[in-house]
Amino acid sequence: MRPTVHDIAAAAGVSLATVDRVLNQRPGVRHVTREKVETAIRELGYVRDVAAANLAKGRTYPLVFILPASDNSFMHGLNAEIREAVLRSSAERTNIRTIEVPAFDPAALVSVLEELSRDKPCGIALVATDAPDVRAAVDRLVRGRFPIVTLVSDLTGSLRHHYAGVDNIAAGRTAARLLGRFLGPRKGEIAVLAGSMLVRDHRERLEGFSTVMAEEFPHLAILPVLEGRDDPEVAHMLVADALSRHASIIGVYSLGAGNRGLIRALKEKAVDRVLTVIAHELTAHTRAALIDNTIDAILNQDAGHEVRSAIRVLKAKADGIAVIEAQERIRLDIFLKDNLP
Amino acid sequence: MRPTVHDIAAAAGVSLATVDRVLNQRPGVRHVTREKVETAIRELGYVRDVAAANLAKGRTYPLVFILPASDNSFMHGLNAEIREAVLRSSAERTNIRTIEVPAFDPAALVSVLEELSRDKPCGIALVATDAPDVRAAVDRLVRGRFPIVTLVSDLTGSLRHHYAGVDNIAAGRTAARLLGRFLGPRKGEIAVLAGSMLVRDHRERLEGFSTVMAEEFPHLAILPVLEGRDDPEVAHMLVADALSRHASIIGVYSLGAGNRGLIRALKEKAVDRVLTVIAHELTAHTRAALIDNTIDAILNQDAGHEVRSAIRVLKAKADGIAVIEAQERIRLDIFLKDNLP
DNA sequence: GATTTTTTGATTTACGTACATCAAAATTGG
DNA sequence: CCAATTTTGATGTACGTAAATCAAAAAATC
Repeated sequence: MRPTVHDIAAAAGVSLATVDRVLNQRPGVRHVTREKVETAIRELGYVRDVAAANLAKGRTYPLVFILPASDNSFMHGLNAEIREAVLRSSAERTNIRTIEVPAFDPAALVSVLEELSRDKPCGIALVATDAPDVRAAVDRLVRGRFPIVTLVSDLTGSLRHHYAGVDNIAAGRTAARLLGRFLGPRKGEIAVLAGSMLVRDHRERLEGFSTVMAEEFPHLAILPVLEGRDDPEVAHMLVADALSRHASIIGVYSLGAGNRGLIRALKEKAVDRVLTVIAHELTAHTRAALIDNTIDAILNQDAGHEVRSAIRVLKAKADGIAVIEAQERIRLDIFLKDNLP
Repeated sequence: MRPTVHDIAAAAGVSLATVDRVLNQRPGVRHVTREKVETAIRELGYVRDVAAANLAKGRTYPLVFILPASDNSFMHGLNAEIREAVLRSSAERTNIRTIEVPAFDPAALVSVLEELSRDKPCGIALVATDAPDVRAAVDRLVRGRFPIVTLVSDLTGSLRHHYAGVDNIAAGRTAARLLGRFLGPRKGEIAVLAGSMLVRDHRERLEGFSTVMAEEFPHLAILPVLEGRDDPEVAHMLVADALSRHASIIGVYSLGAGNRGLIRALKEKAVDRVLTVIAHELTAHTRAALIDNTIDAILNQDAGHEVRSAIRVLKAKADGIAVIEAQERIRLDIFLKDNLP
């Protein structure tokens, strides 16, 4: 049987009230007494029963999710997963609020973060826009003892407690190797479609991709990046144009959203050509394209896992308890048409 | 605020004791009264607070894990993950016991399952050996109201509540496509190294592999399967021999354990040849081989996820509550040297 | 040594549920 | 209609912790 506060009190030779004062860092305990209690806690291996404590406290976990107001499948999926989490709120004692901010707008994000500290959430998850102001705002909140995790896109160099997302450099590298291996010794050009080079995750994917391409597949030439703004229409136009102008394109890497446009362009312009295509994010559209061989592989991050992981980590940080690191690693899914879920 | 038993009592116009009798299916409640209470529960959307209930009951979850006594890296890893889970026992209210049975021995497994029902565990996880007797024993336990999940290797056609493992047919198919795509238009022979065709997961992987190979890469010929019994020594001998005798082997698929032997054989016999190799299970050995280009891709199932998932599912079944399906899907990890964890 | 201040103990209530007991009420059988 | 039986209510204790109150004891101050 695990020890209880009563056991601690008995072992330390103090009353229950004193143990409580030590455990909940209430004032009015002499230094020596506090030490006695802490020794007993250590020696008996006491750990607070979080379930019982939460019951007694009537504790809930007010959490805030801050998301960019982007109109693409991935963000819709992320939103849906958060709504799923809201449905589980009562069982998980969470109280989740979602705030949408204009995409790619550091100032807007900062002002939301500033206001946030007033209504005292016990945890904050945000899709970070990579800017110094945002970093500073996050650091201020961390110093103010708010647990913070970045979601999907990280804020390296900041004090955020955790990042619930994939390693985007590794994702880019993986895409490069898959594309290089699939193409074999053929020479040709590679088109890269991104959302925006202003977002960190896209920059990192490109970085990883370019590195491996240059190192290991120098016979493949990367064309200048097409910035589709995660918008299907723009993506369609850019890709269609590139395919018309470069007859030697043999591979495409789409590292952002807006794949609907890409797929349409491929079907219109590349019917007679053998293209190898790798895209990010599994959606209804990319899934269909994978099955009909328009796309050869999809790299994916599971939005559901990211949301659930963010919640688990925030709760744990709020309670000051440890997380299972391996469980919270967000994995890069690689889907071929054979292992679709 | 979520409703409590008090709210139910008030809404149904009965006493707390009666609500309790209904909730815990105790006798002594008239049919009409029971209906009234059940209506109130439905209308208020009451759900029992599992944490509070467990506290009151002093509930623990005695779980049993039944594993084959196989001496390979994967099983060692699985064991290690179970030990990790044991360390979390007090926080998770679990009480985990591990039983080892001789591998590939249905009779031994059955007799362990038979004895099990006596000490009343609230859940059982087993690495199933695929045999009719085992299926029958599992079905008996399920009928006896024991929650049961299969781990790593499934028992299709049985009544087990859940399978915590990967889709092995999909794994085999994925391996085939990766190999086929990596090899390109080259013609040649493919060596397949398995553990034993008596284990379901290996049979399924081979099935998936062969299907896709025949359908999509007919220019690649699969050699007769080498059965390495998951033993590094045997695997080494078989692979070395095959490489000596078949100069036209251009690809290898290792779908079982014992990869240490495979890797040694490759390094000895294939220095001058360009082989494409795909193996299962990420271990220290396969990881090193992936990094030094001896292996091109590793398919993996995360033993930690499997164990944690099995525990979550068993606890949920014991409490009669729902699981988050998407969370419990065990994914097939595909590792290239770029996305190693 | 008396007084103030700080520290500690004892005790109670609460969280939401489980479970047991005993009395009261309602229902059933004869 | 009475007795036997079933159903229901009222009440208390427990689980492990939080949080509050008030009294008692100890320490610090003068």
